[in-house]
Amino acid sequence: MKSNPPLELSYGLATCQFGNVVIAFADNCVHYLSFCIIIANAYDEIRALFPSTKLSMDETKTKLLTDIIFSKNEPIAVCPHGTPFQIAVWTALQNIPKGTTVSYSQIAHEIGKPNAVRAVAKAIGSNNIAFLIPCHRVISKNGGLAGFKWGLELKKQLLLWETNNL
DNA sequence: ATAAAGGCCACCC
DNA sequence: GGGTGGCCTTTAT
Repeated sequence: MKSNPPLELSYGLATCQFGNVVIAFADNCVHYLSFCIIIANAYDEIRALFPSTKLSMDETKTKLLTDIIFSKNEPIAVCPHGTPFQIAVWTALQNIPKGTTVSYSQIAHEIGKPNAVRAVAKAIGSNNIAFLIPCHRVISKNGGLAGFKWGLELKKQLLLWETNNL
């Protein structure tokens, strides 16, 4: 991570229809969102990602945000942290309309680096704001789902849910 | 500094 | 179908 880390963040664990989610946020802006398989490790990644940030737990606000994101399905601001290249890729992802998918090479074109396909894939895989930065909408050009940090089954479910909740 | 590894894709059998 | 090589960035040595 190269951009300036936040001085302090609130964070918490909540449940949604896709399982447990961990969120770190400040001022209604989400800095981190992850699906959580092992509760015991829920906060390890946040700590690793923001080693010098003051973290304070706020389960109430976390539940509120989870509700906004996964139940009300309303837009919410994100503050991604990454290298300029990663930010460019993640920004491009946010322009993918809900309920549609694109290929990795389309994103590469979008950011003006048509040959950086593999680099794009890597940047997408290292996205720290799951769902809000819709890395699940990027699939393989041959029609396959390609990969997903939490398994292809969840990727499929997210896409399905989106097409049914436009 | 250098090497190796990617959530890929186009191209060849 | 399956292998292979190359694109560019990040991460590990």
